[in-house]
Amino acid sequence: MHYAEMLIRRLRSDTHFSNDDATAIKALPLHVKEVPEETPIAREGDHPSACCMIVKGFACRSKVADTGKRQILSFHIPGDIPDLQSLLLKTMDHDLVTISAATLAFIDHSDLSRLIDARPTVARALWRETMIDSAVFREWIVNLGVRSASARMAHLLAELRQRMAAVGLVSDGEFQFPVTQAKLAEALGLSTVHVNRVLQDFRGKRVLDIRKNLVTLTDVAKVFAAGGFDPTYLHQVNGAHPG
Amino acid sequence: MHYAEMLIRRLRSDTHFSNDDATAIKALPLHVKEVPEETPIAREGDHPSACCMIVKGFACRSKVADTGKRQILSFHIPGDIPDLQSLLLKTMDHDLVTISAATLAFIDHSDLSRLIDARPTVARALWRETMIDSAVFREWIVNLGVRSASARMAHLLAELRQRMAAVGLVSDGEFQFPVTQAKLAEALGLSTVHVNRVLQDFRGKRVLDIRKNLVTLTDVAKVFAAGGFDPTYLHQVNGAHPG
DNA sequence: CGATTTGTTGACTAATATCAAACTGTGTGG
DNA sequence: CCACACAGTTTGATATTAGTCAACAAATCG
Repeated sequence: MHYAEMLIRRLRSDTHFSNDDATAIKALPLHVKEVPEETPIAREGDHPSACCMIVKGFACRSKVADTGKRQILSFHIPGDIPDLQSLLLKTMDHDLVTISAATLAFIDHSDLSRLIDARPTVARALWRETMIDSAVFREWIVNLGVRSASARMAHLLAELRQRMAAVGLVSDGEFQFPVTQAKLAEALGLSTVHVNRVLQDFRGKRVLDIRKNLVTLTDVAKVFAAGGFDPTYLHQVNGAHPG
Repeated sequence: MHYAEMLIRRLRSDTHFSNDDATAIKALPLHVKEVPEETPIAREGDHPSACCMIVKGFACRSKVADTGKRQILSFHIPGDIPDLQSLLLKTMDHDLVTISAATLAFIDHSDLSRLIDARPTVARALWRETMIDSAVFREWIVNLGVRSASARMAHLLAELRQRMAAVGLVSDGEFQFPVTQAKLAEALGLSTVHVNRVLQDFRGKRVLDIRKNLVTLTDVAKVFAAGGFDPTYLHQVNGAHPG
């Protein structure tokens, strides 16, 4: 199976590639690697020489403040290229770590560089990916800045569901997602105790449930409403994923 | 005076341009406009057809949650291109508004598009700008997620000082910045009352002071320490601005 | 099976929000 | 010059949210 197809499909969601563009992408040398849970892909201060696409599994980006507290900045799912920014910013300003066993397809910066210099359309599609990443960060700022604990939780899960759906990983309102309450707390700027209580509340109200790597949105409409979720910022062009 | 020089100087901080690159940038048609305070440059839902560089004055980006609360996402200072992302994401997912009288240099998307397709080096420098923007968003997530009210305030002002210094707008630890306590509250995810109290505390301890558009960092080291500020994420290459 | 991580609970505390009022400075028109 | 309006700041009292600590239960893993 050709992993480059996955990349092309992703970038094509908004952009039309010529045959030459597609050929150039398919010609990219990919280095596929299977890694276990909690594998650091890049650490703050590193100077990576490759980017990676997540083929299978999950990762998150995080940053440790001087107080020692860790803040999770984003979660990443199959199809994402979570460290594309390292192509332009030579020093990592945060960590990127897998949160499950994962299959990663690495692309050397040198190859990517050549590609984007030669093929403006591809460059633009990749740039656009990083801009959506940026839009998600903006929404997380809103999430942390103005929403209550329960709204934050609902919003985070609504976003995740929406992105998972776009790659066909949601069925029956359920999706695999390997996250502990401690990680949710680090993503939402809450204590684990409070996360636990918020979850219990949602569970009791039959809105959503998280049980051992499985997120169930019992009532998606209520989740969206509780989080004040408007998917516009994800800039998804197509609706649901075909099968 | 040629405003394109300002743009070139900014983009050159990290990138080496050929003469052709510089010439192409200088050939960009700029539409310079003077606008008053509180002028919307782009609103959520808009489809802008131009980007703007701030030549003089200040702006901020913000987003209103469904609860009606507004979150400020970033502040922008001279030299910034706060809506560069609109070149790639056609629909605005937030507002961009001036917070002072300002001089703006608009560049049509069509002209920018032509430039980046023709000149990969320039495209890369612009892309890099948007990636720094993204890095700043990440740091704001950390700020809101893990820091106390006073640390948030200190961090915000430290960042601002650092960016202002890079364009030569800081002298004696003081810089012009038109912000009310209400706006600070919206940026920091706090109430205005609490912002007021935090500011009084800093003022009392001779750490910093904000008085009618003038930010004074009485003790820069203490501000940096209080905010846990590490400027790495700004990815500034040169230190202070030459005079 | 023991060891370790993850989830749950209760009691208590700290940080910050909310509300309402008053105060300050600045500009405006009479 | 004064009276007034207005925006921004300051204050005090009270309410709420979420954090901390500590113990325990349940699940998971080697």
